[in-house]
Amino acid sequence: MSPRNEESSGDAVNRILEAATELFAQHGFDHVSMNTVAEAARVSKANVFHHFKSKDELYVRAMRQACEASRSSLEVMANGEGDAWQRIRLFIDEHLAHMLDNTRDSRLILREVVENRPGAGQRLAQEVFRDNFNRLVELIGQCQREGALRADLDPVFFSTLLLGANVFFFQSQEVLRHLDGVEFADEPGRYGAMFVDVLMRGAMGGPADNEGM
Amino acid sequence: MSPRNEESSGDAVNRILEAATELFAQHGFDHVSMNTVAEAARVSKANVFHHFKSKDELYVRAMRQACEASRSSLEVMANGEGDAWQRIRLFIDEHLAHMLDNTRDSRLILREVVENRPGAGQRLAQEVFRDNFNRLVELIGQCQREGALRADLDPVFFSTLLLGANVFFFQSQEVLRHLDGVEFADEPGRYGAMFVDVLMRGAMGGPADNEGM
DNA sequence: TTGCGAACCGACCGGTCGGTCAGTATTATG
DNA sequence: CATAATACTGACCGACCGGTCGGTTCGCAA
Repeated sequence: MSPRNEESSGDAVNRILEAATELFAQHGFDHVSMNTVAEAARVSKANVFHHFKSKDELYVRAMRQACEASRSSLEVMANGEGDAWQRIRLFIDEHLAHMLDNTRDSRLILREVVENRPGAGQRLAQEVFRDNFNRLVELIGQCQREGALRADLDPVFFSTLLLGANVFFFQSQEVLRHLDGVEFADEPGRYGAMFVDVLMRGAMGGPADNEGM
Repeated sequence: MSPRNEESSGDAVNRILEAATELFAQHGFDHVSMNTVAEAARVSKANVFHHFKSKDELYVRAMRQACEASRSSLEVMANGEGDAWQRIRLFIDEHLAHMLDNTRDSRLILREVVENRPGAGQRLAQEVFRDNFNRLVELIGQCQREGALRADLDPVFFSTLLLGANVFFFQSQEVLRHLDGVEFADEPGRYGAMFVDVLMRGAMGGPADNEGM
């Protein structure tokens, strides 16, 4: 059942998978026909169905690949030196850079989030986000124990906010470009620096002392 | 050319438009057939094409309607009393509440953002977001002039961050629900309070004094 | 050499899609 | 009433979709 020779047969499978990932990420599931995938992979459509029993299976495989690539790419992140504070900064910077460098996989995953098909949320949460999310939560917890961040802040919430700001920037770049006065739309570095700065300040120091509410 | 009587003809047109908006928001452009729209509007498919010359026109009209509803609904926001600080809080709270109350229109618009088809970003920016965005920028500027927010903060950037946190929460609710320790996924009020708190703290007070970088 | 399964292909199928058309019902106006 | 414009319909079209089928080629093992 498993392919005998990795050169010829595995080659086609990989070409199909690569083409499918690229096309799905670029145009979305519904705008990509199996014929298009076949042509892009320089293979007959029937052969695509020989290796993947349905369009859905092909899509799931492409998703899974993108997820794994995304996860393993981020795995080496923020294991460097420095205090927890600096490591958070680094983590966020690298996370945004990763999304912008791997627009293909990121778009594919993001599409799945917005599409909101039943069960997808849970699967994505478990297979893609959980690890990085938990690592960031842990980092933030360390920060709190070191006293760099206020203790009454929910690390889970703060982690959400940090990652959310990145995701939002990534997905809204095109809209941001056309809003008045947005000069950082094409400068992810500046954006990242600014938002980490604001969020970190907000997470620092003593108890709340803001007036009202 | 314009319809003579608003009761009979306008009725069908409105029914079509309503059905289309609902269906497009729920299932996305590609998963909604003109037949389905026609059935939902209790009208023949040919009649849909009589009033809307193509599926694209119907979609654009539905989008435009959703945009206008969204804009006008938020227009009355944050014109209340209180200092600029409180008005920002109110603005953000109402913005999130609005999205959660009008999931139909919000999803439709969000879909368009992620879909990323050429020209859509600019159109959305101008027709949907510009007004609210600029109003928030203005509010923040006021806050700065009142001394409640530090002056070296880019109001455009801060506005982006505030709205982005809302949008991210709205779109990621389903994923958040399945991440460990996320207890605020179904409590938008608590989420809003927390994130406004963090962001406001981060935007308060004097010049930057954080170590490193 | 033969046999066999996997890789591969062209042709095809049922079904759905967006869109059209010829014709009918309805309504306002002269 | 006649008439003209509009609202509306069922039947239909060509294109394309995901998926199948019969058959051919290829590589390896007996």
